[in-house]
Amino acid sequence: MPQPHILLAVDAVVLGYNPGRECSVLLIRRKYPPFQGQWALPGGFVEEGESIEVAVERELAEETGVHIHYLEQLFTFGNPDRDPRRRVVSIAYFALVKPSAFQVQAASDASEAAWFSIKHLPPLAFDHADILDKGLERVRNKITYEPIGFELLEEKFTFVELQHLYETLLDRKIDRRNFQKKLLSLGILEELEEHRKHQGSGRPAKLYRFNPEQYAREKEKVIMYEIWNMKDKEEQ
Amino acid sequence: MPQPHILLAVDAVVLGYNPGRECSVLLIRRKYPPFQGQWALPGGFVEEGESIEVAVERELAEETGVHIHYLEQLFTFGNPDRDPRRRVVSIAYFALVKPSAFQVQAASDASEAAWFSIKHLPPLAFDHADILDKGLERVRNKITYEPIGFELLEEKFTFVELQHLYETLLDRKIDRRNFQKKLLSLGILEELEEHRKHQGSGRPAKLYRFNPEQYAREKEKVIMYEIWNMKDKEEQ
DNA sequence: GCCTTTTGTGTCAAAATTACACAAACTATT
DNA sequence: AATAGTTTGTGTAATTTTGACACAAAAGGC
Repeated sequence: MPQPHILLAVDAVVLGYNPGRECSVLLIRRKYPPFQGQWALPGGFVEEGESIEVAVERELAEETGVHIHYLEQLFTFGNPDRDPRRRVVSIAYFALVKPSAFQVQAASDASEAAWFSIKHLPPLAFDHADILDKGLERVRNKITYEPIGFELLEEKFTFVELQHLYETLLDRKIDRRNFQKKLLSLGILEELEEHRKHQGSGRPAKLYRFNPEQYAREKEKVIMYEIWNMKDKEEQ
Repeated sequence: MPQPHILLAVDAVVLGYNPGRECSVLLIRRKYPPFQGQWALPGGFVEEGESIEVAVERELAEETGVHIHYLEQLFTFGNPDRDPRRRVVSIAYFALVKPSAFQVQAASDASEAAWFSIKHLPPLAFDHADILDKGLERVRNKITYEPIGFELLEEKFTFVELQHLYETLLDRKIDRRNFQKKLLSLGILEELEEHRKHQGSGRPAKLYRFNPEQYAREKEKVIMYEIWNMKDKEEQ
């Protein structure tokens, strides 16, 4: 007979980006023990009959009120003693939000919800630091081979914004010209007629938009291989 | 109050490769309802106090007796009605085994365990077809950027064997010379003095061995980026 | 108008990838 | 033992991709 007492929870690593600044993670302050008063990832228990994704969305709405633009299952954490009370297995997700989500209102379950720069994180409850690490690792990896960066920007953005996002996330400088060349060559960006004036002096920057349909088409055509990316070959 | 009645299970996509043939998946025939007599992925319920990885290993040992060489968490499937009896959330893993594992003895929970070519799969119980698809997708992706192929081969192997593994898994022809050049350039293979005579006529092939220590070293040095893999840049 | 700041863009060198062919080692056959 | 057939070992040139680098254009402040 299987376990009667394993509980199922979800937790979310919610990542946001404020153009010009660092990436941030959305945390909540715990209202109840254990770890009362400490910061933790938003999350909670899955309800009966509720699908897991719905559970994540519900908890995020309840605890933080942010509007999620991208949600992906991350990893399931099931160490028997990750919760001091009893056995809780947590399915972790990571979510990306647009800059407009930075106005957060705390709601029922959390006495507080706040954004923290990923460079200055407080101590976290449970094994949430591990979950967060895994989430950041995933984003950093994923952004190099799939266009999820756009989920962190407003619909229209400049190349400087996009590049800065990559630079902060990957923590390195990138050559402006090569970056632009590369991204344009992917054929998934739409060049708009509009420009955005820079705050202060400087030439106004063109605005671009990510085109999901073009991306879908390109994706079908080109299958990308990383290390072993040789073309098909018919031996003569 | 959280759910009292969600059960936690594990399932495993076990992949094997017999040099010269196609890749195979290890399935078991279900002894009890539901789906009695149908083929399914090996797996079972997590026991109390048991870590999830241990649960997978235990179930695989009990049901199939194969010796696992690589195990990685795949995805958690939690659709509320994936099990007709009651709510069961399953944490899926994928595992790789060496060719020597192809002698399988069925054990307690399964009336039968058998290998199936991934090209000729029987109908599967529950949502196991989805799980299997996800597992294959993961392997095909992963093999292009991490050296997990070696987990499917014996310790010593020839280049032809390695190449054939890639060709069947990725379902395309690869140029023999370029493949060899590329893999040697990674610096993770050890060239042995031994040769293996080909069955029938033909020049004997050199044997190689994967060197995990060299891989660990190379991995530290080179961080690979796929699409946006520009070098660091200091603007002048 | 002139200086400063920011964005837009092209070219050349280097590196990686791809296409491609012939020699060497063994077996089987005669 | 010579020959034909099979399989593995290996190099080079063409192409493509990446990386380094500099100057022109558009705006604001003075």
